[in-house]
Amino acid sequence: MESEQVFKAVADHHRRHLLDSLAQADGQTLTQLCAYMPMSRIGVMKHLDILEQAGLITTRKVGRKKLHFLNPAPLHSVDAWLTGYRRLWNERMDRLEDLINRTQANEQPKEQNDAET
Amino acid sequence: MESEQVFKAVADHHRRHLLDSLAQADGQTLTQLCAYMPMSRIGVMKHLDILEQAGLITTRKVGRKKLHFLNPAPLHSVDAWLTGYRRLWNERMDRLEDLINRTQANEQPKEQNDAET
DNA sequence: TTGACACGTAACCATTCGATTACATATAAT
DNA sequence: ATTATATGTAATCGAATGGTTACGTGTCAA
Repeated sequence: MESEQVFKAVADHHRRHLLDSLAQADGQTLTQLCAYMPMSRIGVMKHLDILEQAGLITTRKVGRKKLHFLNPAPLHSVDAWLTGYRRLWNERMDRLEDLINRTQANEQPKEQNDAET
Repeated sequence: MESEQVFKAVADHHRRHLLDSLAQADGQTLTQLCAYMPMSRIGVMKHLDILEQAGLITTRKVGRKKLHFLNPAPLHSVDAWLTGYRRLWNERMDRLEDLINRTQANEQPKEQNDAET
């Protein structure tokens, strides 16, 4: 499970949505997961395949049903990469705060855009 | 700057490498950044365009040079998404630890594979 | 055993991606 | 003024992505 696969798997909002759905209710079947997705069953299957390749889900076949289980562990590699940047954007936020404070000390500020959510 | 763009921008290891390079030395020119990249200058330009579209870098033209600056702020949206999963994988790690402890209490463990780094 | 249900496989198609070569433009240096 | 440097634009190309339809297989229920 290369971390590159994890990044790519998570880059698609449909796949993130699938993970979110499993985080909410683990062990869902394919058809259950399809309910959340604006595409054909085959489309969902392909996305699930990619998630499984990345190690983000595991599956178990029970009768004619295929159950899907979330495995968040590989997300750790994404988190690890981000770690180096958390410090950076905190520094910038601090500097921005300083700037705001200094600006407020002198004049009336108009409006301050925050980072997007 | 949609968060989807940020996820996609960061999904490519070349682009992550560019960001890492800027994190180490901010304000590099295109040709400087090319040194790190196993592709043509145009290839690098395109990657930088994608990063700029995602808001992850800003640029300033100085004479014939174009300087590139890291803006880690949009990474916050990735971090925010991950937050929900950090709890999950900690829970699993805890359970794994429990399992290991219980196993060690009974028998001699052979080898324990950790999550990949 | 027949049919409905859940999933799998194959073939296909349009679009995007990742990279290239070739050429153009703007600025710095001599 | 000429040349070298730094970047920009356009056209092209193969491969990967993201989705589809059509058909096949296995399992449960009546």
